[in-house]
Amino acid sequence: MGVKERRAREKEQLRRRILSAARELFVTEGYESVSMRKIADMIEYSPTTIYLYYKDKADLLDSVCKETLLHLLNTLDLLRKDKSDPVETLRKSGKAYVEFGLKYPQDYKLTFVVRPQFQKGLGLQEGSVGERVFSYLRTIVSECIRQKKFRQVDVETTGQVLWSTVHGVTLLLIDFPDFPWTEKEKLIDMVIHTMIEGLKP
Amino acid sequence: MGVKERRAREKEQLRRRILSAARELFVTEGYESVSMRKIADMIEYSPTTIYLYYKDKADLLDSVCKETLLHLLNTLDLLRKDKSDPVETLRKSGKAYVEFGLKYPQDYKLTFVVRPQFQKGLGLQEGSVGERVFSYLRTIVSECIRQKKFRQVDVETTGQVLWSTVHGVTLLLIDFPDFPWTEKEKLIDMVIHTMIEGLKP
DNA sequence: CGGTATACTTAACGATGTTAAGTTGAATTA
DNA sequence: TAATTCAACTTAACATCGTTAAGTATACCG
Repeated sequence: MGVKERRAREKEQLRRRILSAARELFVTEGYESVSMRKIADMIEYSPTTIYLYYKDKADLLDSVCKETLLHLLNTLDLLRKDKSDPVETLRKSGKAYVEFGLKYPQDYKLTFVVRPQFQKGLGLQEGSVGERVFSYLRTIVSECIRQKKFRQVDVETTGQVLWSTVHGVTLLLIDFPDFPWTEKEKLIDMVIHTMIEGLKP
Repeated sequence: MGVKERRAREKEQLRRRILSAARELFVTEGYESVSMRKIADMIEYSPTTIYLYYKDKADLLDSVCKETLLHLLNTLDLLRKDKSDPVETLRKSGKAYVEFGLKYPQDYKLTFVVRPQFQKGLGLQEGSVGERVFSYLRTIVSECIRQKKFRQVDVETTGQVLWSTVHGVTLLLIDFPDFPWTEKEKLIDMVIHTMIEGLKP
């Protein structure tokens, strides 16, 4: 009775094919410019087939973003190995965050700008990947304070401050590629460095 | 021969009526959700009339954003009166910037997120309103350095760092209204305060 | 073999941005 | 004043959009 299993596997395969087609198109052409028909063309199915696997276009976006968040989380988690200097970990994490955004600019925008618009009430609820990314940040900040590398600041607010910082520079660099930035590397480093300096005792 | 003038005035009036209808709809319903037909309905003209005044929908967006930038510039300029303490001016300006974004969240997103997407190569070119906003920032930073309130940092990069900072917190607060922020006021203050502290000698 | 559920498609609806081809009515000219 | 030109605006149409309802064909089950 392996028939059911095979069928289920095939369904899952198609589901993934749809998702990766959607991601590719969203990323190259932008969410709004991608039509269900284009996605369908790419996987060589009729447009309506997609609706058997995803509720609607926003649902597709949602799935793409969840993957992106997982990807980001994995990227950051690699940096946590070295537990010696939490400040250095924080600096490296910040840099990795921005670089992730610049490496996959469209994925980043989909996740942190486009998705919130289409999924109102997206609160990074407990257990979600987004919450896990943020709790990653919280852990490092706590450690910085515990080791007295930072002054006695509120962990929660500090985490939000740091997120703001990296989010801001990432989005500006993505959205205004023609702005006369001094130099990407220099700007990113200074943003992170300055904020960390401001948190020290 | 006041006929021509009256006609020109009437044309200008309609042009403005279109623009303000577009702004109102963009702001309340979002750029993508607003159709040319909706705008036309609101001003009680046929949809195609709009094309006699604006090249296309993106052009309409562009005009709306230019107004927003002017509005922001005016808001900030009011703060420059007091020239005694440039650091305090900077702090107040940062706060005013974020508050402007939160007061007109959709205008802010249209200008700093949506528009760059639709107007590729939007480089805040010389003389533009955007450039004027940024040069406002540059002036204050220069003064902070001259008075040795800041360490000897690069003015250009520092301006960009500060812009990143306020941009980041503004967008996060707009895009994730349901995130458990500690408290808006507290977060904004800390973001600005921390960055300024990091710039001091 | 007959029936049923599963996977997929065809056809359609109303709405979108935009263009081309009218239409109207007032200003200009003869 | 009558004919004509011209500006302002509208109607109609095109291709495309997300999405739903109805239909078809194929593989499974009794």
